[in-house]
Amino acid sequence: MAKARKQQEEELTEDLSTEEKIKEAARTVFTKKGYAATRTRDIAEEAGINLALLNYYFRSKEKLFQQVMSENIQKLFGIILPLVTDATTKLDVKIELIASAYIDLIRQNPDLPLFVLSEIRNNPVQFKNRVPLDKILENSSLIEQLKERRPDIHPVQFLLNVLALCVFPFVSRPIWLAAKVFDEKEFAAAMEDRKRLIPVWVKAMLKAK
Amino acid sequence: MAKARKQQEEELTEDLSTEEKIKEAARTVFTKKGYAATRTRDIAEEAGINLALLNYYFRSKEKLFQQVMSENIQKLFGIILPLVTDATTKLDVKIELIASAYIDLIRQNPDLPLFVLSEIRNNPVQFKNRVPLDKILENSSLIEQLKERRPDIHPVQFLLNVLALCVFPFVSRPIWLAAKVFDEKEFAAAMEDRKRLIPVWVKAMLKAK
DNA sequence: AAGTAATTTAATCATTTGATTAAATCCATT
DNA sequence: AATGGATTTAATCAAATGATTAAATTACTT
Repeated sequence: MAKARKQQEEELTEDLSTEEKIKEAARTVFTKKGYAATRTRDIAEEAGINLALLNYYFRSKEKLFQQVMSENIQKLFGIILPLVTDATTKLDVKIELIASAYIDLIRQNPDLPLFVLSEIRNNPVQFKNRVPLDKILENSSLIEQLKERRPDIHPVQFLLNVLALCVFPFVSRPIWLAAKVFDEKEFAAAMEDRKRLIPVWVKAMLKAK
Repeated sequence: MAKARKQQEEELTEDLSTEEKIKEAARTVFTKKGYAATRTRDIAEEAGINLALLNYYFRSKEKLFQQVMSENIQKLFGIILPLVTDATTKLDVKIELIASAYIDLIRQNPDLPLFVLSEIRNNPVQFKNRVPLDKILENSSLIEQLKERRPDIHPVQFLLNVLALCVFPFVSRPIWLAAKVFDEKEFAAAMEDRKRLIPVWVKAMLKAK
């Protein structure tokens, strides 16, 4: 499909269908196999296009990866940081919202956390530049509420706990499925249960002495 | 250093120093960068030997990887499965022992969990063949005790919780270090705190209604 | 329908990388 | 110190892979 704009000689506003198709294919393959194990030919095949077209649109594997990575980080952190900083919700409600939103998000993108964690480890500086986590957490509503509730324990310990309880089951999912401790359906049901259970558990942890 | 045995024409009992040196280098590089991103030349350099020597000892990158992977899985699961199946300890003690042993182990090998989880995802069948997790958990002491304590909740939910609280902080460590939420020393101290806190938290979770 | 720019492709290039080989070096035994 | 097997290396090969190019095709405008 040719572009429908000939007056715009400078433009970059592509007809999105092909470009998006490539990006989605790239997201699928990168997220499943990681950067190094992904061949651009795999992405092209997944997108149903030719290898050269991928470079025509994205210049290089690295540039394509950066775009996908950017959006993945945005997806994974964009959903939680607003909840963490929201000063209008009480602590217990925050935890319910975070658990529910996070489990829903990751259920739809089960490979996302392991991929993002791996790639952040490979390039922490890049992550730091994209997500100013220190600034966001500093004096965030959640951290303040945790300090107030349990001044004796570092507030990030509880943030770690909430994230751990939400994310770790998905990160370790291949283990439970391979070992047939759960099948796909049981796993999904267990994660659904956790949306209700995690807030109960975290409240109990906040009280525990 | 030449071998000190000339009568043994069939042998494989290498003088271990070089072979072990290569394997340790491989463990370091594989664990840090993953299989695909690791070049055999990197391993050779890390080991202070030539590339050909690596193939002389291990035949191929894949074979070397399998050995390292085997030992890594052994390390990560070998320490916890005996505790899970030990019928002589009470539930609360089990949790203390697991948390303490696991955090100690991972503190010494902080890249291990992310590496093993990634590679299990890449090849779940191989993992299944190496660790018969279903057989081990089935009627294991820990699972039985969890069923008895909380018949209303799937026992693996609590196993997930213990592992999540122990492992996830290390898996996400690059995030906290990059964002300067913790420096290395503070992170280590926080993990040390968790050896005491996790059993308290898990007991609270087991009571929570 | 012709012209034109956008899109797509097949073929090819250059580099990287896992692996091999033949020769050199080392070292215990004689 | 000469011998011979064990160990190590430099050089090279072959396949995989990211990227480029020039030509072919498509579809919109006139």
